[in-house]
Amino acid sequence: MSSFELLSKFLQKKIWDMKWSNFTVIQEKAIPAILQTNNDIVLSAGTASGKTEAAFLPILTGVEDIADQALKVMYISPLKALINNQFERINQLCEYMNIEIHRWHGDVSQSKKQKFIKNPTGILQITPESIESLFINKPGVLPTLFKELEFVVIDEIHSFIDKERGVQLRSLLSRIEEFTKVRPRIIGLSATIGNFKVVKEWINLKHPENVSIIEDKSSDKQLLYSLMYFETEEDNNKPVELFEDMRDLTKEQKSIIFCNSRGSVEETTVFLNRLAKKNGAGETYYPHHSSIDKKEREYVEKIMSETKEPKSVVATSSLELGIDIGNVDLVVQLDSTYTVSSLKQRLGRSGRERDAEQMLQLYGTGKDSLLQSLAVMELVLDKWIEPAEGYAVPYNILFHQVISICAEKNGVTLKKLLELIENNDIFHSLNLSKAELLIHHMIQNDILEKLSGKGEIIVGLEGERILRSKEFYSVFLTNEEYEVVEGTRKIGRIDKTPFIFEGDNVILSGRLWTIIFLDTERNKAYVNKAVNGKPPKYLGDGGKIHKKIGKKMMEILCSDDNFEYCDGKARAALAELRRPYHLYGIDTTDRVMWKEKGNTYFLETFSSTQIATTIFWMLKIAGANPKGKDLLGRIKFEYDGSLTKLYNDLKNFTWDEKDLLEEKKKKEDFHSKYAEFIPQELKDELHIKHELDLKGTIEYLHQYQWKLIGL
DNA sequence: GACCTGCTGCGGGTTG
Repeated sequence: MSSFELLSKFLQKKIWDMKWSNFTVIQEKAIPAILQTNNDIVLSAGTASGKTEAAFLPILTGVEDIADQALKVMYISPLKALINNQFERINQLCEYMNIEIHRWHGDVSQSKKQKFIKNPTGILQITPESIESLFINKPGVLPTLFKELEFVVIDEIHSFIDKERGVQLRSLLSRIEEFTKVRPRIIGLSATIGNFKVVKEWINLKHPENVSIIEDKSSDKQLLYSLMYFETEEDNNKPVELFEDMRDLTKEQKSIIFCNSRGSVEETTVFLNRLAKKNGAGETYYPHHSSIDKKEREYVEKIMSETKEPKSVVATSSLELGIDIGNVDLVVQLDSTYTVSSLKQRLGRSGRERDAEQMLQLYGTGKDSLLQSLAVMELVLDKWIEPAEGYAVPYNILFHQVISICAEKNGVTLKKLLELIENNDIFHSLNLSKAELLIHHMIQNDILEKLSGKGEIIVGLEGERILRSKEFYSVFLTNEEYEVVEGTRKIGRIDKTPFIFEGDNVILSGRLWTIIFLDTERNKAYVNKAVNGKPPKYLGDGGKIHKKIGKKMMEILCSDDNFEYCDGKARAALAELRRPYHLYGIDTTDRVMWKEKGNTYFLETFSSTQIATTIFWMLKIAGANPKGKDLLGRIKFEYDGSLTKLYNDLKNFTWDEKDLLEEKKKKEDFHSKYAEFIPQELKDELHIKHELDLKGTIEYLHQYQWKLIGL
């Protein structure tokens, strides 16, 4: 039977109506996989390959008889905007069937939510945080709500797996299984995903062999790409020629220009609009990032998806996931992304029309950024992608879920609580005695309260304070911000840093403002229009790069490859970078220590961020004085003794992660929303697992030799 | 050198 014939009569009719002449590859494969097996499934294919329909056509066929009587399908999205985008798409498929589709997220009115709760049927589209809110605020309805649930569709599943948010979501799904007649099947959707082992275990820990991965590699479109170099001037300003080139390139093409920071988005937008104005064009470039007011962002998304003009949006990773902005001809990336998967996701935003090519213009504005751009691009061409790793030792999220469970159950014995933790797939691998330690710590600090009598545990007074805040529903950390307003009009937000003052001029939402009054109590910044300004400073985290990117950079430095897609200036800059490596006959298995002057050295680790961090603190304990470390993993340090001895100490010493951590903690803490509430021992373990890599570092030290070169 | 994501209930005012 063909895939088409497997579908219900109503959906066949709908497909005729929509005048589809054929299914995409992923749809052709997904239909029998969903209808003729009971497996969990990951659908992995490029953007615009019709993954949503690939999942929903067979799912709707499977549930249509009973979907008017109970909730059968839950669609989970990382973004509210994606829920709204997909609502129409799924609703359209349901036209001839009696299946209702309900949206549930923070912007949906209480009355709509009440209506759904009274008669929960069909399909529910929801965010992880809103599922959390169901457990906290409506525990009574959960057993009837989820009883008949058969399918859980997780969109952009890669955006969850390695994150705190993924631990929360997986925990909530395990908790839902308590109420369902059968374990619901999980269908994950993603464009970019690596390391299927971890993905399979995340989806189905008990039977990872029952997770089928369905890939369509042919949906990778033909790619046209080039890399240009514009050296940043001494005053640290980006050269005018860079923006002129960008303007030229985007004059006749609809584009997305990706920048790595919100400040850079603002600066680039203003510059490009100034150049466009000089050409007599109207407003052509629109900024898009998380600190621009939501209404303004939605306006930009609307303009971009409706316009036929060559307009461009300048964005951060805010436009990386599938928000609809119509077809785009060209993707521009200003300086390198931190990950290969991010670049891959971004270039997937062009050539959305079938058979159209993807076009990518990379710009490097400094030698380091050029090297990293090349390394990341080469890894895209090698078809490599960062493997999913999961989120290690999630005691912080366990803390959160223990409060949530106690609130949901309104009191639970210690024995039962430990049982729930052990049977929760995402916490299953944690040592149960550590979980018990955490619970006792929570009782001691009034987060939980142990009732006398049956010994039930409920949420304590301090726990109530955390639980009853609107912040509780999400597990990720956010910065404190000022809301920027002009009179009564919201412009956006700037981070609340000590470096911001009344009288400062800032660029926000592509326009210039003077701050006239800072209300530090209400966190509001009142502004007037200005004629000049600088991009605002936002507080960031600092990125992490995978060791494969470091390794690739070293390979590029040691090779002679001229990379056809580089322009002359990029090649000249690359030649300059390579000169010392060629001069000293350095090989890819070497790692160089450049002697700067006297007792000061530069060690180029060219590996992962975690390995560079580990070596940094090893140097400190071994008696050297490390001064600083950059993102390419160059460590500057002072040392008076013999470097051979230092090297051998690092390599042969029996290192203990705890010693390294004690040194590191004197300077840096572990940042996570609930880290401050968990026992020190558990917090240290989290810190070690996420920021250091001792095993990897020892391997690394045995794999590469240090080469000392005195300049 | 960083980016992104999410949430409720209630009091008070405004609009249909």
